Amino acid sequence: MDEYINEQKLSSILKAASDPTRRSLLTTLVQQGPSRVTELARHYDMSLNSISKHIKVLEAATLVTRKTIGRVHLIEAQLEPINQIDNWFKNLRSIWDLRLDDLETILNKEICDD
Amino acid sequence: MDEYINEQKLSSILKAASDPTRRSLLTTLVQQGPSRVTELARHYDMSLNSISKHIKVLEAATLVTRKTIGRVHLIEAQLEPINQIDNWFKNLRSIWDLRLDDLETILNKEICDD
DNA sequence: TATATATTCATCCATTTGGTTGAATATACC
DNA sequence: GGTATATTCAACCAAATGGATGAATATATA
Repeated sequence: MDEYINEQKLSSILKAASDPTRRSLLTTLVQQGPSRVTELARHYDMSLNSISKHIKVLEAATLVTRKTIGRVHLIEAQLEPINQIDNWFKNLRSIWDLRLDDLETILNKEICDD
Repeated sequence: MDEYINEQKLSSILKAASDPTRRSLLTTLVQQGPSRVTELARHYDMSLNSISKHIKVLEAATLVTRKTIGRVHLIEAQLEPINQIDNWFKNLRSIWDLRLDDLETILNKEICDD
């Protein structure tokens, strides 16, 4: 189930995904599996702290989780939340199809009434 | 085809969709078909100008198009661009599956080497 | 215990964002 | 031509965003 769309969560997922650095982080995580913050930051021409902030945005949107082992923080990608975007889109599309069906019904009726 | 992902366009689509008012506008447009700016604004506790600005963001992201007839601007939803989000997600998922396959191969190899 | 490493927290700064209001533009109508 | 309607443009404002730097915290290691 879980078809219900939580608007706030959807907003946070979409906004988190709308930044190219964060999408790139997700890709790296998916390619390499759980990774440390420092290791992730290595790929970017950007301060460690900026990457740390981006990771927190992804974390708030539940697109990554964090496992802290000693001083090391292991960041892991979570893809299921992205399904919420898909649900939203499917919902939009079904509304669209519904309207087109209605239009067709109206048109058929007019033809019959002739 | 059109499988290639344009990062900038994807960013603009995701960011445009990340605002609840704009998602709501899209839903209304999909439900009611092409609508005038004033008509759209009527549903919101917000100035006409704000809605006009939101529509411009959606337009820049190609999520709506505009047909100007006299002084009236007809706004129409365009859903295909949202497929780019789906492409991005599918791409992520395939990278994910690829890594899991590699892991499995490695594990099998270790078992055979025993 | 002292030192190095991994990471976040706190500030600061420029830019973007989402909203406002008032003026401008373009078209329709009497 | 004069007036009403539909919409954008321009300016402004507060808050959020994406970046930087320096200090703080927590853990590992010699």
